[in-house]
Amino acid sequence: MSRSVKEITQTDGLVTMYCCGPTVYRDAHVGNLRTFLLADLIARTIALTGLEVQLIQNITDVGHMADDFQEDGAEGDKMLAESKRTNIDPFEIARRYEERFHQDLARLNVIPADLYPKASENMTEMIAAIEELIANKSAYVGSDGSVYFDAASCASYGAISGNKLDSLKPGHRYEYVDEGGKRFHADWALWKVAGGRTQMIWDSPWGPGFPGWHIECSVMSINLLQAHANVHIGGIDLRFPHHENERAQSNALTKQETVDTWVHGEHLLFEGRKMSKSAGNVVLLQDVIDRGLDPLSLRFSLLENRYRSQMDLSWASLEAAHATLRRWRTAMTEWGNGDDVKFDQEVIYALTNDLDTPRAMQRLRTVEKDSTLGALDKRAIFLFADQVLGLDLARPAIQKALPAEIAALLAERAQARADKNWPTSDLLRAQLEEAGLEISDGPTGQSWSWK
RNA sequence: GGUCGGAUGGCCGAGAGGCGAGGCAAGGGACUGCAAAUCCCUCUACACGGGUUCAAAUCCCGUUCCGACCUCCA
Repeated sequence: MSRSVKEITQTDGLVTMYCCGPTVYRDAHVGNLRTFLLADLIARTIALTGLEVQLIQNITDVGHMADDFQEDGAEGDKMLAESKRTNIDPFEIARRYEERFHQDLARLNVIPADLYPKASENMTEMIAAIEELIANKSAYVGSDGSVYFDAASCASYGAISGNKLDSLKPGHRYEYVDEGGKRFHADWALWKVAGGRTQMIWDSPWGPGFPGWHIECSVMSINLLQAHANVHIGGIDLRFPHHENERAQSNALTKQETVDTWVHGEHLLFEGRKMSKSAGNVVLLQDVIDRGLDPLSLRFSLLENRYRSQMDLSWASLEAAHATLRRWRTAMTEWGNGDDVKFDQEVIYALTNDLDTPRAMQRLRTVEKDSTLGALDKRAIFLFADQVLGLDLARPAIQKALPAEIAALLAERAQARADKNWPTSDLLRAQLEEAGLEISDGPTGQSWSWK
Protein backbone atom coordinates (compact mmCIF):
# COMPACT_ATOMS: atom_id res chain seq x y z
CA MET A 1 0.00 0.00 0.00
CA SER A 2 1.57 3.23 -1.10
CA ARG A 3 0.41 6.49 -2.53
CA SER A 4 2.65 6.37 -5.54
CA VAL A 5 2.32 5.41 -9.17
CA LYS A 6 2.63 1.71 -9.75
CA GLU A 7 1.99 -0.87 -12.41
CA ILE A 8 -1.50 -2.25 -12.76
CA THR A 9 -1.62 -5.91 -11.81
CA GLN A 10 -3.25 -8.68 -13.80
CA THR A 11 -4.09 -12.34 -13.52
CA ASP A 12 -3.62 -14.49 -16.61
CA GLY A 13 -4.17 -11.53 -18.90
CA LEU A 14 -7.32 -10.37 -17.12
CA VAL A 15 -7.62 -7.12 -15.21
CA THR A 16 -10.62 -6.85 -12.90
CA MET A 17 -11.92 -3.39 -12.11
CA TYR A 18 -14.59 -1.93 -9.87
CA CYS A 19 -15.79 1.65 -10.03
CA CYS A 20 -18.00 3.24 -7.41
CA GLY A 21 -21.09 4.30 -9.29
CA PRO A 22 -23.76 6.94 -8.82
CA THR A 23 -26.36 7.33 -6.14
CA VAL A 24 -29.37 7.68 -8.38
CA TYR A 25 -31.42 10.37 -6.69
CA ARG A 26 -30.48 13.12 -9.13
CA ASP A 27 -28.69 13.64 -12.44
CA ALA A 28 -24.96 13.10 -12.54
CA HIS A 29 -23.19 16.41 -13.17
CA VAL A 30 -20.07 16.84 -15.27
CA GLY A 31 -17.89 16.34 -12.19
CA ASN A 32 -19.41 12.95 -11.49
CA LEU A 33 -18.94 12.11 -15.12
CA ARG A 34 -15.23 12.88 -14.86
CA THR A 35 -14.83 9.97 -12.47
CA PHE A 36 -16.88 7.62 -14.61
CA LEU A 37 -14.82 8.66 -17.60
CA LEU A 38 -11.68 7.80 -15.63
CA ALA A 39 -12.84 4.19 -15.35
CA ASP A 40 -13.49 4.13 -19.09
CA LEU A 41 -10.06 5.54 -19.91
CA ILE A 42 -8.29 3.04 -17.69
CA ALA A 43 -10.31 0.17 -19.13
CA ARG A 44 -9.67 1.27 -22.70
CA THR A 45 -5.95 1.76 -22.09
CA ILE A 46 -5.61 -1.66 -20.54
CA ALA A 47 -7.51 -3.20 -23.43
CA LEU A 48 -5.24 -1.41 -25.90
CA THR A 49 -2.21 -3.07 -24.31
CA GLY A 50 -3.77 -6.41 -25.14
CA LEU A 51 -5.20 -7.40 -21.78
CA GLU A 52 -8.78 -8.35 -21.09
CA VAL A 53 -10.81 -6.11 -18.78
CA GLN A 54 -13.75 -6.91 -16.58
CA LEU A 55 -15.42 -3.79 -15.19
CA ILE A 56 -18.17 -3.63 -12.57
CA GLN A 57 -19.89 -0.40 -11.63
CA ASN A 58 -22.52 -0.36 -8.94
CA ILE A 59 -25.74 1.62 -8.85
CA THR A 60 -26.55 2.90 -5.38
CA ASP A 61 -30.31 2.87 -5.21
CA VAL A 62 -30.51 2.54 -1.46
CA GLY A 63 -30.07 5.70 0.54
CA HIS A 64 -27.17 5.50 2.87
CA MET A 65 -27.06 8.84 4.55
CA ALA A 66 -29.76 8.59 7.15
CA ASP A 67 -28.77 10.69 10.12
CA ASP A 68 -25.19 9.47 10.08
CA PHE A 69 -24.24 13.00 10.87
CA GLN A 70 -25.98 16.27 11.33
CA GLU A 71 -25.31 19.43 9.45
CA ASP A 72 -27.58 22.39 9.81
CA GLY A 73 -30.92 21.25 8.63
CA ALA A 74 -29.91 17.59 8.75
CA GLU A 75 -30.89 16.22 5.40
CA GLY A 76 -31.98 12.67 5.79
CA ASP A 77 -31.58 9.92 3.32
CA LYS A 78 -31.18 11.46 -0.12
CA MET A 79 -33.37 8.97 -1.93
CA LEU A 80 -36.17 9.38 0.59
CA ALA A 81 -35.83 13.15 0.70
CA GLU A 82 -36.20 13.33 -3.08
CA SER A 83 -39.11 10.93 -2.87
CA LYS A 84 -40.84 13.08 -0.31
CA ARG A 85 -40.17 16.24 -2.29
CA THR A 86 -41.54 14.88 -5.54
CA ASN A 87 -44.10 12.51 -4.06
CA ILE A 88 -42.77 9.70 -6.23
CA ASP A 89 -41.90 6.20 -5.06
CA PRO A 90 -38.18 6.11 -4.19
CA PHE A 91 -37.51 3.09 -6.36
CA GLU A 92 -39.13 4.81 -9.29
CA ILE A 93 -36.85 7.82 -8.79
CA ALA A 94 -33.90 5.46 -8.74
CA ARG A 95 -34.95 3.79 -11.97
CA ARG A 96 -35.50 7.11 -13.69
CA TYR A 97 -32.08 8.51 -12.79
CA GLU A 98 -30.39 5.23 -13.50
CA GLU A 99 -31.70 5.41 -17.04
CA ARG A 100 -30.42 8.96 -17.41
CA PHE A 101 -27.05 7.94 -16.01
CA HIS A 102 -26.72 5.32 -18.76
CA GLN A 103 -27.78 7.86 -21.35
CA ASP A 104 -25.10 10.31 -20.19
CA LEU A 105 -22.44 7.62 -20.33
CA ALA A 106 -23.47 6.71 -23.86
CA ARG A 107 -23.32 10.34 -24.95
CA LEU A 108 -19.82 10.56 -23.51
CA ASN A 109 -18.78 7.47 -25.44
CA VAL A 110 -18.11 5.53 -22.25
CA ILE A 111 -18.00 1.83 -23.01
CA PRO A 112 -20.59 0.17 -20.74
CA ALA A 113 -19.33 -1.83 -17.78
CA ASP A 114 -19.83 -5.59 -17.85
CA LEU A 115 -22.35 -5.33 -15.04
CA TYR A 116 -24.21 -2.61 -13.19
CA PRO A 117 -25.30 -4.34 -9.98
CA LYS A 118 -27.82 -2.57 -7.77
CA ALA A 119 -27.59 -2.34 -4.03
CA SER A 120 -31.28 -3.13 -3.67
CA GLU A 121 -30.82 -6.43 -5.50
CA ASN A 122 -27.94 -7.57 -3.28
CA MET A 123 -29.63 -7.30 0.08
CA THR A 124 -29.37 -11.01 0.92
CA GLU A 125 -25.67 -10.99 0.13
CA MET A 126 -25.07 -7.88 2.23
CA ILE A 127 -26.88 -9.38 5.20
CA ALA A 128 -24.85 -12.58 4.84
CA ALA A 129 -21.64 -10.55 4.75
CA ILE A 130 -22.59 -8.63 7.88
CA GLU A 131 -23.33 -11.93 9.67
CA GLU A 132 -19.92 -13.16 8.64
CA LEU A 133 -18.25 -9.99 9.92
CA ILE A 134 -19.98 -10.41 13.27
CA ALA A 135 -18.85 -14.05 13.41
CA ASN A 136 -15.32 -12.84 12.56
CA LYS A 137 -15.37 -10.44 15.50
CA SER A 138 -14.89 -7.57 13.05
CA ALA A 139 -18.34 -6.25 13.80
CA TYR A 140 -20.75 -6.06 16.70
CA VAL A 141 -24.33 -5.19 17.47
CA GLY A 142 -24.37 -1.80 19.15
CA SER A 143 -26.41 -0.73 22.10
CA ASP A 144 -28.97 0.81 19.75
CA GLY A 145 -29.50 -2.46 17.86
CA SER A 146 -27.61 -1.38 14.74
CA VAL A 147 -24.56 -3.32 13.58
CA TYR A 148 -21.18 -1.55 13.56
CA PHE A 149 -17.80 -2.40 12.13
CA ASP A 150 -15.02 -2.36 14.69
CA ALA A 151 -12.44 -0.08 13.08
CA ALA A 152 -9.70 -1.17 15.47
CA SER A 153 -10.06 -4.77 14.25
CA CYS A 154 -8.37 -3.70 11.03
CA ALA A 155 -4.70 -3.39 11.94
CA SER A 156 -3.77 -1.47 8.81
CA TYR A 157 -6.74 0.91 8.94
CA GLY A 158 -5.67 4.19 7.34
CA ALA A 159 -3.46 2.69 4.65
CA ILE A 160 -5.33 4.35 1.80
CA SER A 161 -6.06 7.76 3.25
CA GLY A 162 -3.14 8.21 5.60
CA ASN A 163 -5.55 8.85 8.44
CA LYS A 164 -4.38 7.29 11.66
CA LEU A 165 -7.11 5.85 13.80
CA ASP A 166 -6.04 7.71 16.92
CA SER A 167 -5.79 11.02 15.08
CA LEU A 168 -9.32 10.65 13.81
CA LYS A 169 -10.70 12.61 16.66
CA PRO A 170 -14.27 13.61 16.16
CA GLY A 171 -15.29 17.18 15.63
CA HIS A 172 -12.55 18.82 13.59
CA ARG A 173 -14.94 19.76 10.92
CA TYR A 174 -18.44 19.18 12.15
CA GLU A 175 -20.13 19.29 15.46
CA TYR A 176 -19.75 15.77 16.67
CA VAL A 177 -23.03 14.08 17.38
CA ASP A 178 -22.71 11.04 19.56
CA GLU A 179 -24.69 8.25 18.04
CA GLY A 180 -24.62 6.32 21.24
CA GLY A 181 -24.83 2.90 19.67
CA LYS A 182 -21.21 2.43 18.74
CA ARG A 183 -18.27 1.72 20.98
CA PHE A 184 -15.68 3.87 19.27
CA HIS A 185 -16.11 7.08 17.31
CA ALA A 186 -14.34 5.72 14.22
CA ASP A 187 -16.61 2.68 13.94
CA TRP A 188 -19.29 2.81 11.28
CA ALA A 189 -22.66 1.31 10.63
CA LEU A 190 -23.07 -1.87 8.59
CA TRP A 191 -26.76 -2.21 9.28
CA LYS A 192 -29.00 0.49 10.66
CA VAL A 193 -32.23 -0.29 12.44
CA ALA A 194 -35.26 1.20 10.77
CA GLY A 195 -36.25 3.49 13.60
CA GLY A 196 -39.19 5.51 12.38
CA ARG A 197 -38.51 4.72 8.77
CA THR A 198 -41.13 2.88 6.74
CA GLN A 199 -39.78 2.99 3.19
CA MET A 200 -36.72 1.29 1.72
CA ILE A 201 -36.24 -1.04 4.65
CA TRP A 202 -35.53 -4.75 4.62
CA ASP A 203 -35.87 -7.59 7.13
CA SER A 204 -32.70 -8.82 8.73
CA PRO A 205 -31.52 -10.86 11.73
CA TRP A 206 -31.22 -7.49 13.51
CA GLY A 207 -34.73 -6.47 12.65
CA PRO A 208 -36.03 -4.28 9.84
CA GLY A 209 -33.55 -1.73 8.66
CA PHE A 210 -31.18 -0.83 5.86
CA PRO A 211 -27.51 -1.32 5.04
CA GLY A 212 -24.79 1.20 5.86
CA TRP A 213 -23.06 3.23 3.23
CA HIS A 214 -19.91 1.20 2.66
CA ILE A 215 -20.98 -2.41 2.74
CA GLU A 216 -22.61 -2.53 -0.70
CA CYS A 217 -19.38 -1.93 -2.59
CA SER A 218 -17.50 -4.52 -0.54
CA VAL A 219 -20.16 -7.15 -1.12
CA MET A 220 -20.75 -6.55 -4.80
CA SER A 221 -17.09 -6.34 -5.68
CA ILE A 222 -16.22 -9.48 -3.74
CA ASN A 223 -19.11 -11.50 -5.13
CA LEU A 224 -18.82 -10.39 -8.71
CA LEU A 225 -15.04 -10.32 -9.01
CA GLN A 226 -14.09 -13.51 -7.20
CA ALA A 227 -12.89 -11.78 -4.04
CA HIS A 228 -10.15 -9.81 -5.72
CA ALA A 229 -9.99 -6.64 -7.81
CA ASN A 230 -6.89 -5.41 -9.59
CA VAL A 231 -8.16 -1.84 -9.71
CA HIS A 232 -10.77 0.05 -7.73
CA ILE A 233 -11.78 3.50 -8.89
CA GLY A 234 -13.64 6.40 -7.33
CA GLY A 235 -13.60 10.11 -6.73
CA ILE A 236 -11.05 11.64 -4.38
CA ASP A 237 -13.71 12.31 -1.78
CA LEU A 238 -14.34 8.58 -1.51
CA ARG A 239 -10.78 7.94 -0.41
CA PHE A 240 -11.86 8.60 3.13
CA PRO A 241 -13.98 7.28 4.66
CA HIS A 242 -15.69 5.21 1.97
CA HIS A 243 -12.73 3.35 0.51
CA GLU A 244 -10.91 3.09 3.80
CA ASN A 245 -13.94 1.45 5.38
CA GLU A 246 -14.63 -0.64 2.33
CA ARG A 247 -11.09 -1.96 2.41
CA ALA A 248 -11.38 -2.87 6.09
CA GLN A 249 -14.63 -4.74 5.44
CA SER A 250 -13.48 -6.47 2.27
CA ASN A 251 -10.19 -7.60 3.75
CA ALA A 252 -11.98 -8.94 6.82
CA LEU A 253 -14.27 -10.91 4.53
CA THR A 254 -11.71 -12.25 2.06
CA LYS A 255 -8.79 -12.58 4.48
CA GLN A 256 -6.52 -11.01 1.90
CA GLU A 257 -5.70 -7.66 0.35
CA THR A 258 -8.81 -7.47 -1.79
CA VAL A 259 -7.81 -4.57 -4.01
CA ASP A 260 -4.36 -4.14 -5.56
CA THR A 261 -4.60 -0.55 -6.72
CA TRP A 262 -6.95 2.18 -5.58
CA VAL A 263 -7.28 4.98 -8.11
CA HIS A 264 -8.84 8.29 -7.17
CA GLY A 265 -9.89 10.96 -9.63
CA GLU A 266 -9.57 14.54 -8.54
CA HIS A 267 -12.47 16.89 -8.44
CA LEU A 268 -13.66 19.11 -11.21
CA LEU A 269 -14.37 22.75 -10.52
CA PHE A 270 -16.56 24.86 -12.73
CA GLU A 271 -15.37 28.41 -13.41
CA GLY A 272 -13.19 28.36 -10.33
CA ARG A 273 -15.63 26.93 -7.83
CA LYS A 274 -16.67 23.56 -6.59
CA MET A 275 -19.93 22.57 -8.18
CA SER A 276 -22.73 22.74 -5.70
CA LYS A 277 -26.39 23.52 -5.61
CA SER A 278 -25.80 26.47 -3.30
CA ALA A 279 -23.21 28.02 -5.62
CA GLY A 280 -25.65 27.48 -8.49
CA ASN A 281 -22.94 26.19 -10.79
CA VAL A 282 -23.95 22.58 -11.25
CA VAL A 283 -23.51 21.73 -14.91
CA LEU A 284 -25.08 18.68 -16.50
CA LEU A 285 -24.13 17.07 -19.78
CA GLN A 286 -27.53 18.19 -21.03
CA ASP A 287 -26.54 21.82 -20.38
CA VAL A 288 -23.50 21.32 -22.61
CA ILE A 289 -25.71 19.90 -25.34
CA ASP A 290 -28.25 22.71 -24.91
CA ARG A 291 -25.49 25.20 -25.70
CA GLY A 292 -25.09 23.59 -29.08
CA LEU A 293 -21.87 21.84 -28.12
CA ASP A 294 -21.04 18.27 -28.96
CA PRO A 295 -21.25 16.20 -25.74
CA LEU A 296 -17.85 14.83 -26.67
CA SER A 297 -16.39 18.32 -26.20
CA LEU A 298 -16.78 17.56 -22.50
CA ARG A 299 -14.83 14.37 -22.98
CA PHE A 300 -12.26 16.33 -24.95
CA SER A 301 -11.91 18.98 -22.23
CA LEU A 302 -11.56 16.38 -19.52
CA LEU A 303 -8.86 14.59 -21.52
CA GLU A 304 -6.81 17.76 -21.59
CA ASN A 305 -6.17 17.50 -17.86
CA ARG A 306 -4.49 14.83 -15.85
CA TYR A 307 -7.04 12.79 -13.87
CA ARG A 308 -5.32 13.38 -10.57
CA SER A 309 -5.06 17.12 -10.78
CA GLN A 310 -7.90 19.34 -9.84
CA MET A 311 -9.33 20.80 -12.95
CA ASP A 312 -11.24 23.97 -13.67
CA LEU A 313 -13.77 23.59 -16.44
CA SER A 314 -15.34 26.59 -18.14
CA TRP A 315 -17.58 27.35 -21.07
CA ALA A 316 -14.55 28.82 -22.84
CA SER A 317 -12.66 25.52 -22.58
CA LEU A 318 -15.72 23.54 -23.74
CA GLU A 319 -16.14 25.82 -26.72
CA ALA A 320 -12.46 25.51 -27.59
CA ALA A 321 -12.79 21.74 -27.35
CA HIS A 322 -15.83 21.77 -29.59
CA ALA A 323 -13.95 23.78 -32.24
CA THR A 324 -10.89 21.53 -32.19
CA LEU A 325 -13.08 18.43 -32.36
CA ARG A 326 -14.71 19.79 -35.50
CA ARG A 327 -11.36 20.68 -37.01
CA TRP A 328 -9.98 17.21 -36.35
CA ARG A 329 -13.02 15.48 -37.82
CA THR A 330 -12.83 17.64 -40.91
CA ALA A 331 -9.11 16.90 -41.22
CA MET A 332 -9.80 13.18 -40.82
CA THR A 333 -12.15 13.12 -43.82
CA GLU A 334 -9.65 15.12 -45.83
CA TRP A 335 -6.88 12.71 -44.94
CA GLY A 336 -8.77 9.76 -46.37
CA ASN A 337 -11.04 6.97 -45.29
CA GLY A 338 -10.80 3.46 -44.01
CA ASP A 339 -10.19 1.95 -40.61
CA ASP A 340 -6.46 1.39 -40.72
CA VAL A 341 -4.84 1.91 -37.35
CA LYS A 342 -1.17 2.78 -36.94
CA PHE A 343 0.48 1.93 -33.66
CA ASP A 344 2.02 5.05 -32.19
CA GLN A 345 4.71 4.70 -29.58
CA GLU A 346 4.25 8.18 -28.16
CA VAL A 347 0.51 7.80 -27.70
CA ILE A 348 0.90 4.46 -25.96
CA TYR A 349 3.73 5.81 -23.82
CA ALA A 350 1.62 8.76 -22.68
CA LEU A 351 -1.42 6.65 -21.87
CA THR A 352 0.44 3.92 -20.03
CA ASN A 353 2.41 6.50 -18.08
CA ASP A 354 -0.20 7.07 -15.38
CA LEU A 355 -2.82 7.92 -17.97
CA ASP A 356 -1.21 11.05 -19.34
CA THR A 357 -4.07 11.98 -21.63
CA PRO A 358 -2.95 15.62 -22.05
CA ARG A 359 0.27 14.34 -23.56
CA ALA A 360 -1.62 12.00 -25.87
CA MET A 361 -3.73 14.95 -27.03
CA GLN A 362 -0.56 16.97 -27.52
CA ARG A 363 0.82 14.18 -29.66
CA LEU A 364 -2.21 14.39 -31.93
CA ARG A 365 -1.76 18.13 -32.37
CA THR A 366 1.85 17.46 -33.34
CA VAL A 367 0.85 14.73 -35.77
CA GLU A 368 -1.75 17.03 -37.28
CA LYS A 369 0.93 19.60 -38.13
CA ASP A 370 3.75 17.22 -39.03
CA SER A 371 4.52 17.75 -42.71
CA THR A 372 6.74 14.65 -42.87
CA LEU A 373 3.75 12.37 -42.24
CA GLY A 374 1.44 11.28 -45.01
CA ALA A 375 -2.29 11.94 -44.79
CA LEU A 376 -3.19 8.28 -44.38
CA ASP A 377 -0.62 7.85 -41.63
CA LYS A 378 -2.06 10.83 -39.80
CA ARG A 379 -5.51 9.36 -40.05
CA ALA A 380 -4.29 5.97 -38.87
CA ILE A 381 -2.50 7.46 -35.84
CA PHE A 382 -5.59 9.47 -34.92
CA LEU A 383 -7.67 6.30 -35.17
CA PHE A 384 -5.18 4.45 -33.00
CA ALA A 385 -5.38 7.09 -30.27
CA ASP A 386 -9.14 7.33 -30.59
CA GLN A 387 -9.47 3.76 -29.36
CA VAL A 388 -8.76 5.19 -25.93
CA LEU A 389 -9.63 8.86 -26.35
CA GLY A 390 -13.07 7.91 -27.64
CA LEU A 391 -13.74 11.17 -29.44
CA ASP A 392 -15.38 9.70 -32.53
CA LEU A 393 -12.71 11.28 -34.66
CA ALA A 394 -13.73 9.26 -37.69
CA ARG A 395 -17.25 10.64 -37.55
CA PRO A 396 -17.75 12.75 -40.66
CA ALA A 397 -18.26 16.42 -39.95
CA ILE A 398 -21.38 16.38 -42.13
CA GLN A 399 -23.90 13.89 -40.87
CA LYS A 400 -27.37 15.25 -41.69
CA ALA A 401 -29.19 15.39 -45.00
CA LEU A 402 -30.03 18.85 -46.27
CA PRO A 403 -33.73 19.71 -45.87
CA ALA A 404 -35.43 20.98 -49.03
CA GLU A 405 -36.19 24.44 -47.65
CA ILE A 406 -32.55 24.92 -46.66
CA ALA A 407 -31.44 23.83 -50.11
CA ALA A 408 -33.82 26.39 -51.56
CA LEU A 409 -32.29 29.14 -49.41
CA LEU A 410 -28.84 28.11 -50.58
CA ALA A 411 -29.91 28.32 -54.19
CA GLU A 412 -31.51 31.70 -53.57
CA ARG A 413 -28.32 32.97 -52.02
CA ALA A 414 -26.20 31.67 -54.88
CA GLN A 415 -28.43 33.67 -57.23
CA ALA A 416 -28.24 36.80 -55.05
CA ARG A 417 -24.47 36.54 -55.11
CA ALA A 418 -24.45 36.10 -58.87
CA ASP A 419 -26.55 39.28 -59.04
CA LYS A 420 -24.17 40.98 -56.63
CA ASN A 421 -27.18 41.61 -54.43
CA TRP A 422 -25.13 41.75 -51.23
CA PRO A 423 -27.84 42.83 -48.77
CA THR A 424 -30.01 39.83 -49.75
CA SER A 425 -27.00 37.53 -49.76
CA ASP A 426 -26.05 38.62 -46.23
CA LEU A 427 -29.60 38.24 -45.00
CA LEU A 428 -29.82 34.72 -46.41
CA ARG A 429 -26.46 33.84 -44.89
CA ALA A 430 -27.75 34.92 -41.49
CA GLN A 431 -30.81 32.70 -41.94
CA LEU A 432 -28.74 29.72 -43.01
CA GLU A 433 -26.39 30.17 -40.06
CA GLU A 434 -29.41 30.33 -37.80
CA ALA A 435 -30.46 26.98 -39.25
CA GLY A 436 -27.11 25.47 -38.24
CA LEU A 437 -25.13 25.80 -41.45
CA GLU A 438 -21.80 27.42 -41.93
CA ILE A 439 -21.41 29.31 -45.16
CA SER A 440 -18.13 30.08 -46.83
CA ASP A 441 -17.55 31.97 -50.02
CA GLY A 442 -14.45 31.12 -51.97
CA PRO A 443 -13.05 31.37 -55.50
CA THR A 444 -15.27 28.49 -56.63
CA GLY A 445 -18.40 30.07 -55.20
CA GLN A 446 -20.47 29.36 -52.15
CA SER A 447 -19.98 26.23 -50.02
CA TRP A 448 -21.49 25.07 -46.76
CA SER A 449 -21.17 22.62 -43.92
CA TRP A 450 -23.05 21.80 -40.73
CA LYS A 451 -21.85 23.70 -37.68
C1' G B 1 -5.02 21.42 14.83
C1' G B 2 -3.45 16.86 11.47
C1' U B 3 -2.27 14.98 6.48
C1' C B 4 -1.43 15.93 1.34
C1' G B 5 -1.09 18.94 -3.00
C1' G B 6 -0.33 23.53 -5.57
C1' A B 7 1.46 28.90 -7.26
C1' U B 8 4.06 29.13 -14.87
C1' G B 9 2.22 34.79 -19.78
C1' G B 10 -4.49 38.44 -20.51
C1' C B 11 -6.76 33.23 -19.46
C1' C B 12 -6.27 27.63 -19.29
C1' G B 13 -2.43 24.56 -18.79
C1' A B 14 2.33 20.80 -19.78
C1' G B 15 7.37 20.52 -18.43
C1' A B 16 10.93 18.66 -13.17
C1' G B 17 18.72 21.06 -13.75
C1' G B 18 21.02 23.52 -19.89
C1' C B 19 17.00 23.86 -26.21
C1' G B 20 10.69 29.30 -24.15
C1' A B 21 4.91 22.39 -24.96
C1' G B 22 0.32 23.40 -26.56
C1' G B 23 -4.48 25.62 -26.49
C1' C B 24 -7.79 29.95 -25.89
C1' A B 25 -7.91 35.21 -26.24
C1' A B 26 -5.46 39.45 -28.63
C1' G B 27 -2.81 41.92 -32.87
C1' G B 28 -1.17 41.49 -38.11
C1' G B 29 -1.59 38.92 -42.89
C1' A B 30 -3.81 35.41 -46.74
C1' C B 31 -8.73 34.03 -48.51
C1' U B 32 -13.83 36.77 -49.19
C1' G B 33 -18.12 41.50 -52.33
C1' C B 34 -17.97 41.92 -46.84
C1' A B 35 -17.80 38.18 -43.31
C1' A B 36 -17.46 33.41 -40.87
C1' A B 37 -14.49 29.19 -40.87
C1' U B 38 -9.57 27.90 -42.12
C1' C B 39 -4.35 28.77 -42.83
C1' C B 40 0.27 31.74 -41.90
C1' C B 41 2.82 35.19 -38.65
C1' U B 42 3.51 37.97 -33.89
C1' C B 43 3.44 38.67 -28.58
C1' U B 44 4.37 37.06 -23.52
C1' A B 45 6.01 33.20 -18.08
C1' C B 46 7.79 30.45 -14.25
C1' A B 47 4.69 33.68 -6.23
C1' C B 48 8.65 36.05 -2.94
C1' G B 49 13.64 35.92 -0.25
C1' G B 50 18.01 33.27 0.33
C1' G B 51 21.19 28.98 -0.98
C1' U B 52 23.53 24.74 -4.03
C1' U B 53 25.51 24.58 -9.17
C1' C B 54 29.49 26.27 -14.73
C1' A B 55 23.98 26.39 -15.32
C1' A B 56 17.62 26.63 -11.40
C1' A B 57 10.75 27.45 -13.53
C1' U B 58 12.98 22.61 -12.11
C1' C B 59 17.07 20.81 -6.32
C1' C B 60 17.58 22.73 -0.86
C1' C B 61 16.01 26.23 3.21
C1' G B 62 12.65 30.00 4.57
C1' U B 63 8.27 33.26 3.57
C1' U B 64 3.50 34.43 1.61
C1' C B 65 -0.83 32.93 -0.66
C1' C B 66 -4.34 29.11 -2.56
C1' G B 67 -6.69 24.36 -2.51
C1' A B 68 -8.02 19.21 -1.06
C1' C B 69 -9.11 15.49 2.68
C1' C B 70 -9.78 14.84 8.12
C1' U B 71 -17.20 10.48 9.30
C1' C B 72 -22.62 14.10 3.10
C1' C B 73 -20.05 14.19 -1.78
C1' A B 74 -17.49 11.86 -8.09
